Amino acid sequence: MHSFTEENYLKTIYYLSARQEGEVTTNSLAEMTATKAASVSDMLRKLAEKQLIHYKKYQGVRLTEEGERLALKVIRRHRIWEVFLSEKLGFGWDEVHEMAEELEHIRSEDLVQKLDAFLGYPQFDPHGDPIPSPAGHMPTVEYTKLSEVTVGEEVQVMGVLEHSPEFLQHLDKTGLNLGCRVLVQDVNAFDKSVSVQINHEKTLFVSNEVARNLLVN
Amino acid sequence: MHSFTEENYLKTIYYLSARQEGEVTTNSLAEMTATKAASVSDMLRKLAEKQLIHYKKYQGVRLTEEGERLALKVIRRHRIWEVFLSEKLGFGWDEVHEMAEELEHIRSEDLVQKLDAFLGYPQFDPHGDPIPSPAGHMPTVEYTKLSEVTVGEEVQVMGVLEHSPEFLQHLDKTGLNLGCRVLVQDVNAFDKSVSVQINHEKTLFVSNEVARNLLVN
DNA sequence: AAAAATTTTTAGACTAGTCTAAATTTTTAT
DNA sequence: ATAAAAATTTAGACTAGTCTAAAAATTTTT
Ligand SMILES: [Mn+2]
Ligand SMILES: [Mn+2]
Ligand SMILES: [Mn+2]
Ligand SMILES: [Mn+2]
Repeated sequence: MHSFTEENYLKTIYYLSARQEGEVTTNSLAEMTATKAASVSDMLRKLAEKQLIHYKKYQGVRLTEEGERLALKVIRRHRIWEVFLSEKLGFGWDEVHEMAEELEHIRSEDLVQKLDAFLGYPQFDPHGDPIPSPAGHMPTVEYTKLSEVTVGEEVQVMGVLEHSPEFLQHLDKTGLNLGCRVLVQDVNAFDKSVSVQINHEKTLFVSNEVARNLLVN
Repeated sequence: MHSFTEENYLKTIYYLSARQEGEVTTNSLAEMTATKAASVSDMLRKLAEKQLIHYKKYQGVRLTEEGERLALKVIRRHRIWEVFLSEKLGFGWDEVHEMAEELEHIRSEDLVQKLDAFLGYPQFDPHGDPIPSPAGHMPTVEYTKLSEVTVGEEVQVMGVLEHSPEFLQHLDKTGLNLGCRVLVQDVNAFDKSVSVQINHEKTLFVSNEVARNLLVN
């Protein structure tokens, strides 16, 4: 059995690994988990003993197969709970993450399986992130950032890179929801902000900061 | 904010208080929480400092108003989750308690409120136990044990006193579900076992052990 | 009203997870 | 190739919650 804390470390190592090539560093983990590097070092020794990570002192860290399996299990639970909170209880996509951070640690194979069925085996969470399979496989998705789309193209909003409530609430306010169609009309050469038309209706300006965090297909 | 452990102690004190008059003893808490008396003593000092219990050394313990408010909050969450697991996910009444023991500690006012609404504001959990109000009031219910019912009376199964999976599975097997009608046909003078007719159909024998743990109206 | 038995509390130790400060290793700059 | 800087690990300490063993208080029995 694994503790909440161990599960959180594994999940964080998984996310950081996905973010860039090579081993994950102690400092990046410390930042991500809002702890100190010393604490991370301790935990890495422990996870290595349990064979959940490959770890050579001072050389960074990588999940073992078993570690990745566990990390994906936690991520699967997190995202399924987010779907439940959003679809069934009516929470906004800016509210679900915090609760899912707790719910993801409820330990029952049966529970997540039944919940998945109840929700109709969703493929994506409310932020457009794919839900790992029960067997522990993360579906690959091929999205582009809105900031990379060329003028004249029409795309659909598929997900977000930034998950903060502030960012999501900003999208809500401007009407940039998941699934909405976006026609890129113009890119400002100076600040790279984008002028877009939403669902063939209203036109609006999107800063590069926002466009970089919007995933489209 | 209060820890899982503190919440569990408060809940347990509440249950033991309800079970018999007077203060709750250290030993009974130790037994109920599957810890040792020494550990309970430590925690009682801590809860007393936080003004959640009235506590005089060697004299047992009683919840303060604030302590009871918190205990009822936890019990409310527990029972609402049990309804969800049973009604929406299709778990049996013998399976829900264990998961609810974890879910009850998810800390979000909003979550339990929305869940309650989603379930249609249920009044009772799958074991027939009443769900405390959001304001922290435990509804009173007037049930009798089946073992107290006199011959010739027809009653309805409203709840259980014993919550173990084994007992509940036994009831499933014999067809004694919540809501079913029970006509007491005969009481054996020797072992106090009861002969009953279920839903005006089949007749069966119920041991006194079982009858004492079945609540009827 | 003592003595015996039981219950409860205290003392001291352990684990998980965290911290700060110091030591060590690796990386970067000169 | 050194020296300086940055990253990482170790040392030692703290908290929450638990334990065993011993001490103290209460209750029961004689
Ligand atoms: Mn999330
Ligand atoms: Mn998400
Ligand atoms: Mn229960
Ligand atoms: Mn119940």
